[in-house]
Order: sequence, then structure tokens, then C-alpha cells
Amino acid sequence: MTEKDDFALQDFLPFLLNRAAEESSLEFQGQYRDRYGMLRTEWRVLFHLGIYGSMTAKDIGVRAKIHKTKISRAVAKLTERRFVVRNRDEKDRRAEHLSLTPAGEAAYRDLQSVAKDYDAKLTSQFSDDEAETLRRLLKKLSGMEV
Amino acid sequence: MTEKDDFALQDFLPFLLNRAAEESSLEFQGQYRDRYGMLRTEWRVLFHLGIYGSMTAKDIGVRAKIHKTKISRAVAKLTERRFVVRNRDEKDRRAEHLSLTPAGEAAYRDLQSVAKDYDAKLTSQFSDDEAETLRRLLKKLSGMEV
DNA sequence: CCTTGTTAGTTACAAAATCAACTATTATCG
DNA sequence: CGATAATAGTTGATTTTGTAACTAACAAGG
Repeated sequence: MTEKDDFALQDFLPFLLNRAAEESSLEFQGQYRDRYGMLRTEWRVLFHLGIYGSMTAKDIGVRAKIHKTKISRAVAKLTERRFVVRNRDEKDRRAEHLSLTPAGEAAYRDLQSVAKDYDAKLTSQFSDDEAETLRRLLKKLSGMEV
Repeated sequence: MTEKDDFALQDFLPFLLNRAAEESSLEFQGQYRDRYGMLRTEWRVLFHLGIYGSMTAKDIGVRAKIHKTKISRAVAKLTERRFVVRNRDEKDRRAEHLSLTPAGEAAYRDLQSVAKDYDAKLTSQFSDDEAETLRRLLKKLSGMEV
């Protein structure tokens, strides 16, 4: 396992991002999986609706960069479990406005507090300044608030 | 799509990490997929062997946080394609030392230069200082160089 | 209106990831 | 020593994902 190269591919951003993302997601997954039998995409949809109140599948996909078939399936599961309701847009009958049911809201609030704690745990190893910088740079990478 | 909540789950680190990781990986995937028909895990294994010269499957898994079955299958594919050779450790006959063949080295060098360009493109939106900070914080998150 | 193109969302089928159970080998400890 | 546990890696069955093709609704130009 000897170093062999110059260009620091150890510093390759997609690799560093993937590793950190995978690790934190796996750790957090225990929470929503054990409590609600949710998958990662389902939790992500729930949390978008929890934050923004009402969005279409398309909106969620754009904002979270999740592919539409994944969202379609997640919404189907969440609807089946009565966490989400669909409301067809009367002006454009292709689109559906999604929102949380009371049960969905409850699940969201519950998981939100768990997420808060987990986030705090993750960022506890950083200074406030570092944590803020990390978030800012990640958003910039995703083309948010450029 | 109105804001409804206080706790900035939009700033939830696992979400920001996932989004950025997914986006950059998808973009970069075109390279190794079109050129060599590789999957993400195969490319990741190749790149570890390219950097470190020789590692066991276990080593790679620990360093990159990839599950062992994924690695096992990626190594099988890479071996089949004559990019990787296995050498059983004579002291501990459970372990195999993996390394690149000349063909594997060539593929690595080729993809390395593509990766270099892509990384440069990604980081071009940051100052040198920001890019360095981002890498440092991501490594810290993954428990590297604490 | 009516053809052609686009968009929101779904579905079928193929590909890949996950999980649990497995082999083979080495480590531990009475 | 010998039994039990632990580790490296593989495999099969199941679950999830990705790809492409699809439906249904709207848009724009002639």
C-alpha cells in the first residue's frame, strides 16, 4: 500500500463527497428505517414536503436532484401509507400537488428532531464557522444560491 | 411551496452531501462508463489500486467505505477484464493482495487525467482556499486525518 | 382545430445493490 | 490441543434502482 502517484486523486472531490455522503446516510438511515420502514428517497420526499408544505414531484426532483422514477415510487409508497396526499392541479391536470397528511406531519416532526440531533452530532467536530462554510460550499457545488 | 418550518432541514448535512455527491458522480460517470464500460464501484476500486499500488479488498472497503459484497463483485469484473490481478497472501491465506495489470494501469492513467480535469472544473467556482477547506472538512467528516 | 413537440408522471424490464448465509482460514483461550 | 469465535471474501435470493418506452395533458405554429 505504497503511495505511487502525484495528482492527488485521494483529494478527488466526487470521491470525498461520496464517501462522506454514504457514511452519514447509512448512519442516519437506521432512524427512519427502524421507526417507519422508510427508504432513503421516501424520507427525502417526506422532508421536502415537511419543509415546503406542498410541492409537485417535479419540484422535489429539481430541488433534491432525485430522478423522477425514484420520486414516483417513493410518493406511491408514502401515499399508500397515508403519509402523503395527492391533489391534481386543476389548471394543469398533468401535475399533482403533494402534501403531508396529519400522520405524515407527525412522522416528519418526529424525524426532524432526530435529524436535528444527528446534524448537531456531525457538526460538533467543527467550529461554527467551519460548519457554516461546509454548508455554503456544498450548496454552491449544487448550484444553489450561487 | 411556502416555507413552513424553522429548523433548517435544508441545511441538513446528509442531504447536502448526498445531493452534491450524486450530482458530481453522475456527471463523472459518463467518462468511465463510455470509455471502459465500468460501474461506479469498479472505477473506485481501480482508482484505489492506481493510487496505492496494492491493497486487499478489505483495505479498499475501509478506506472508501464501500460494502464488501460490492467490492467482491467489482474485483471479479476487473479481474475478468484483465485490469486487476489477485495475489494470495501466503502468511494469511484468507486475504488477497490486489494490483493493476499494465492494462489496468493504462486505464487508470487515462481516467486519472479525465478526473483531474473534472476536479478542476468542479473547484473552479471556489477560491483555492475554499477548495482546500472543503476537502479538509470532508476528510474530517469521514474520520480521516483527524 | 390539427399536427408536432413538450412536460408530468408511471410502468415494464433489465441491471445493480442489499442482506443473509456460506466457505475457508486464522485467532483466542480454556 | 481443541473448541469457539472472528475475519476475508463469495454467493444466492430479494429488493431497489436505472433505462426506456409509455400515457395523458398541455403548448405552439400553421
